[in-house]
Amino acid sequence: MSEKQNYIYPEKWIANASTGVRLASELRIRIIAGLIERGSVLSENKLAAEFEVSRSPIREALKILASENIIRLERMGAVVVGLTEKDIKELYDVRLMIETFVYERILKLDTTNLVKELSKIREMMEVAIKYKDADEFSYQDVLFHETIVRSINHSYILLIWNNAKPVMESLILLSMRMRMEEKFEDYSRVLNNHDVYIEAIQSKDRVIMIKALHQNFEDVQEKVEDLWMSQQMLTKEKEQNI
Amino acid sequence: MSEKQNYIYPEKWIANASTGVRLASELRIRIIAGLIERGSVLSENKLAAEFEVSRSPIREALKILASENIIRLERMGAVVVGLTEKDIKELYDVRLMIETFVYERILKLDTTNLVKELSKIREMMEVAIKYKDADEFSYQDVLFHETIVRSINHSYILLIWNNAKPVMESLILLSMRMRMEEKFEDYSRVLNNHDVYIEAIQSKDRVIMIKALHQNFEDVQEKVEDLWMSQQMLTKEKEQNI
DNA sequence: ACTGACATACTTGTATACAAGTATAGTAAA
DNA sequence: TTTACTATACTTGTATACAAGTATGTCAGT
Repeated sequence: MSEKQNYIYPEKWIANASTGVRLASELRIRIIAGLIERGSVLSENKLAAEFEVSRSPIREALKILASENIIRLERMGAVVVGLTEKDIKELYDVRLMIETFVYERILKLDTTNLVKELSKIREMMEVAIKYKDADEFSYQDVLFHETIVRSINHSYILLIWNNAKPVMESLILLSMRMRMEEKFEDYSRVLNNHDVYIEAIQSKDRVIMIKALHQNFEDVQEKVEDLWMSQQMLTKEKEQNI
Repeated sequence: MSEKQNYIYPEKWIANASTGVRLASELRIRIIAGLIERGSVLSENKLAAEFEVSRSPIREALKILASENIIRLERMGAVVVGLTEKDIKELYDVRLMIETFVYERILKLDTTNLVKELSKIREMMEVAIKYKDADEFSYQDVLFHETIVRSINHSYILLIWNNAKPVMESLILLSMRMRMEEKFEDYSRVLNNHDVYIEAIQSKDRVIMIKALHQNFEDVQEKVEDLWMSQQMLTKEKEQNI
């Protein structure tokens, strides 16, 4: 297990972060991608040896993952909980809840700057597609929604967002990398969804917002299916290797 | 600053927890009570010396508080953010959001056991009043709401609850301790509010639930006012001492 | 008086050391 | 064969050590 590590989380997203945070990101996405199996037990010492760091940053990483319910810290080792299909649906329950709340607040605000910013991000996404950069696209996708959440200046809503964000980010990233290869045409549909968001915010029309949330949710359903496909694939590969 | 520590967080609530978690609880309630001032800077070394532990559990505690937005970890020290009145209102926005979501789910479930459990907790609260035990009352109060949240078996809603819980717990505890001395008659009103909750869950009548949430919210408003009073008092005391 | 360099005393992040507790395998006895 | 015990090799939690970076105050030079 002490072979050279192949990192799958984009390094430039965590360039300035501490080792602990970097490790958490990497472990998180591996668990979500199914590379680290549900039910397996992680030991601080083994992880420290694998990643060639001391236990201090490993402990930090495990605490972070435990606070996201991705692992469960027990007396003898950290049990990998991972994400079930139910978990992912519930994550999006929360996201829907947040975005609905946020939208109600947005209705009372001047949205000129917000719309401008979202349009910029939307164009960034377009560029990312042009250059077939799944990571960059995912980054802008998450940033788009985060920008909306931040716009209402609500500390606790932002806290919830920040709590759910890492898992969501990993889900989107994995899904987008996959679509880049197999379902590239999906990208324009995702882009279109974001247009609907912008329209809803600009017009302050609840009906359009509901449409945006609805479309987003449908897209999510597919994301989830993608993910399970990918997990099954990974599992099959592993079985074949054995 | 290295005098013997007077702990204000109930020790038996954290008897089995690690030093880091215990320290987080104590620091949290001190910050919320205003004993540690907003804007002041906490250093790991100084805290370690004050509490006579090493930096390891201190670091753990600071990470926890940072994840609750109570402090802000910067390069040179942890800045105490504390809670503004706005923060507390926003906290209860979130609580209202969660409980509304939960209630919609509860409507679809068999609530026999839940009602039984809530009734039990309600009686415990009554006993706590009888023995003028503000801490026990607060504990049961938080447990009451947590029991409702847990009943729908929703991992991410529970995650949000767990994130907001420590701050809420501290707020309730401080408020109840104060009322025990000065506004004891409030206890029966709080108890009555919980009856409305039980009734709403038993009858599955949205109107009653809205009433319960509404009453709770009004009570919260008073809690917040209490807290600011207590903070002002503390500040005045300090000024007089100087 | 004012500015810039530098020593110093802080800060955090990471590595390592030690202590206390727990699961496990293997062995001895019934 | 089964059961009880014990040695052992793990586990985490906490303390300490070290490294690298940052704010601050002093002092020299202008």
